[in-house]
Amino acid sequence: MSKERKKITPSDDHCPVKASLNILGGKWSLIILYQINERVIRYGELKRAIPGISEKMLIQELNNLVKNGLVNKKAYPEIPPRVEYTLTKSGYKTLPIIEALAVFGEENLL
Amino acid sequence: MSKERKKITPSDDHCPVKASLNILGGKWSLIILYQINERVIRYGELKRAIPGISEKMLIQELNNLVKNGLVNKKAYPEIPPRVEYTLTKSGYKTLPIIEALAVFGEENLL
DNA sequence: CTGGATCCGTGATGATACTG
DNA sequence: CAGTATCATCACGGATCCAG
Repeated sequence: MSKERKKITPSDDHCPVKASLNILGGKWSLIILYQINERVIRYGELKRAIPGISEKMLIQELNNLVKNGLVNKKAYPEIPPRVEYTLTKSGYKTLPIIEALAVFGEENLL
Repeated sequence: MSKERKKITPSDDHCPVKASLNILGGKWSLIILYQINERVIRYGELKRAIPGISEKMLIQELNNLVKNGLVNKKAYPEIPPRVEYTLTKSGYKTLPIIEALAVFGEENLL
């Protein structure tokens, strides 16, 4: 437990860019947010939607995102289990970042 | 040499977000671009402007950015040496990404 | 189906000394 | 001043097994 993601340099304090990067800077965070986007999506779907990600990373990043209030997790006490993920209000605020990344990628890399 | 940054998953192909992340996803790339911004800045200034970065990472990331056409490097054959870095036209296109990150950080993390 | 836990390799990052 | 080289480290991320 408490496998926090933050360690980074001693002074990420006053720089909002760094602060954001601390949460969104991983290899998968933004991709996951990008895939969830405006929909209600289940764990299995998400996994299929992101080729190449391992279950561990998917769960780990999802937990981080939930912990940071960007993603909402709703588990139904059923058999078999069903868990749905959606973006929170804060999570939606990351979409401009992702869109900017997408625009940049299309203009310069494809 | 040829210390490419790309490896990532086998299919970063069609996803512009991933493609961008391949170049900008490092720990320092966006911070560096953020600091260069609209100015003409020298190596030493840049180093001072980014507390916590090691010389190795600064040079390495700068080289990557130059290689990817986001940063322009101009070296003057003087003693002592003087090297100036500026954003290229493509580099400027990353500023919206950074601004989005800054906005998000200010709204949600500070 | 969801997802927690552990083991482990590798790349990414850091500190420092050195060179032109 | 700018950049390189080397070495040590550690977190990231992947595989696999286990559990509700």
